[in-house]
Amino acid sequence: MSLKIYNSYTRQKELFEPITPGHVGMYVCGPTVSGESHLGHARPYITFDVVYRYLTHKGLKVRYVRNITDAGHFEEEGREAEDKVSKKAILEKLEPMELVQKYTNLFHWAMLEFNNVEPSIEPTATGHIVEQIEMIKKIMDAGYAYEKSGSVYFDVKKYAATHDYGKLSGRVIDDLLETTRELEGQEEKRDRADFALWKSAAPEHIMRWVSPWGEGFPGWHIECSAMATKYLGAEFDIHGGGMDLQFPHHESEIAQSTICNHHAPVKYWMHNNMITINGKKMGKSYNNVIKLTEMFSGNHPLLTQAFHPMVVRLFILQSHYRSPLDFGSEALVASEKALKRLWDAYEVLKTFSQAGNAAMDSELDTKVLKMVNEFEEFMDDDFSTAKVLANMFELSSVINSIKDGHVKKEALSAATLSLLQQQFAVYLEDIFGLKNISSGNSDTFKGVMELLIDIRKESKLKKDYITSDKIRNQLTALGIAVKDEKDGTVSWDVN
RNA sequence: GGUUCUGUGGCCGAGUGGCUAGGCAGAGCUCUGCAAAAGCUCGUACAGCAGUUCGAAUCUGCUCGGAACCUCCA
Repeated sequence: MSLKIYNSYTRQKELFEPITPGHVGMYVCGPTVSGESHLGHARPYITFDVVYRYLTHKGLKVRYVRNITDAGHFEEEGREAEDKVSKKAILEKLEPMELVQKYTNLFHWAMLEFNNVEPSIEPTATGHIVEQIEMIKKIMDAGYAYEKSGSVYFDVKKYAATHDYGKLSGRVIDDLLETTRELEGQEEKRDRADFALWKSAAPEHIMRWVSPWGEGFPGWHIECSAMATKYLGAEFDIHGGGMDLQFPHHESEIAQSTICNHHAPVKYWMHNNMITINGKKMGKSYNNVIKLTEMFSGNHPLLTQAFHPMVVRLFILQSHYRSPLDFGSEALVASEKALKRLWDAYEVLKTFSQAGNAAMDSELDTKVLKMVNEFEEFMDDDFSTAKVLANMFELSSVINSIKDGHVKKEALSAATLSLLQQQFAVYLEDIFGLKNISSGNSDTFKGVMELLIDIRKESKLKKDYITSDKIRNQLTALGIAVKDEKDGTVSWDVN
């Protein structure tokens, strides 16, 4: 295993060594299902889907846990406690759980569209209230939390005295304690930096549970700690999420779990960067979100057209997950064409039969071999999907050259060709999770197309170009491209 | 204000000391009845200034942009 992962906690690439050989525990922060997912949300789920697929490809047995946050949290700390879920439920005249169900379903639909593998376990916050209460009790027993008016707060100052609070997010504890910002409702806390583990519910709160401290609901960060501990243990391998969750969410998770389990919870922290629009992070508060439903339908002022989920997937994989990625219709269009190019070459590659044993063009053979072997090398280097794709595009040129006869198939050795075919399929489909997006794959449709192409071929032989062009032009108008190949065959595809 | 990150050709993006990814768009050529597709070739980019070095997009400093977090947030 020579996989290197950039660990946000240590700020460097580290050799990945599973805690339990052969097994990997991975936790990824899932969606808050009080609203629709947008393009920005797609990034972590696609990124970590590829991480999951790659680890599995490496022969590791991965337990992938991704939560559903279906219990409302605060709109803003210290302010009038507004349960996000219950608030919107009233506006939309829906039961809270009805709303949660609706957006959960929509989320699952989007994940399916993206061809994301389902997590091993997808626990809900509301389904783990008991575990969360138990965890809070342990933290209180350890002396790192205190109760005030039915709410429970984590004592950050005390924790920071003996632990490195702020290491993950690069925060300085003294700065946190001296925030000048004035917020209401802070008086319950002993210190500004303290965060809620349990919050007492105001009478208007619909979502509420009985606890040792009265009726209320869990704090912002405890659910992930509780569920990760339950399903992955006191220490697990990978915790993923967006960079914006580093503080306070993940920092607090570390503190809670460390006190409760007497061990730092995570070995490798992974954070994906943001998707931006005109350089600004896509987010509710910026009012610049493009929902996934809008993305797929093209129904948004910033979109020039609809974009297939696979196009979005490729778009995301063409950059490194730790770099910001700027959205633009033009960039998506480029990805759409790139996907077609890649897939066309892949289809051609699949049709190649074995050539001679020895490579006629050893230089090319070596080059191809190198590029194919780099797939793994690049992925092992902190999941450099963009570099693997770059190689695939270069290989596409080679494949097309062979198809067009510019390069003889015998240029490559049988072993190289076979490896190329195999690895292309593995990386494109199994690891990157990409799929063909052209429609018209039914047998009936193919039969009709064969008939038309046959008729056209006959008219061409008779030099009846009026008929042959009529067929091609009308098919083109229908969005079906007909291409006369070098070898006399005719290919077509639907866009 | 504090902390951290970042600035690459028309657009999106790899790239961390020498070997100038890749995709899209653009130009030319080849193939073709024409077309489409494909192949080949081309533009020769690294915010600015100064420094380190035989050599910097890549390291250091400064200047100017931009961003994230510090409050729910992927």
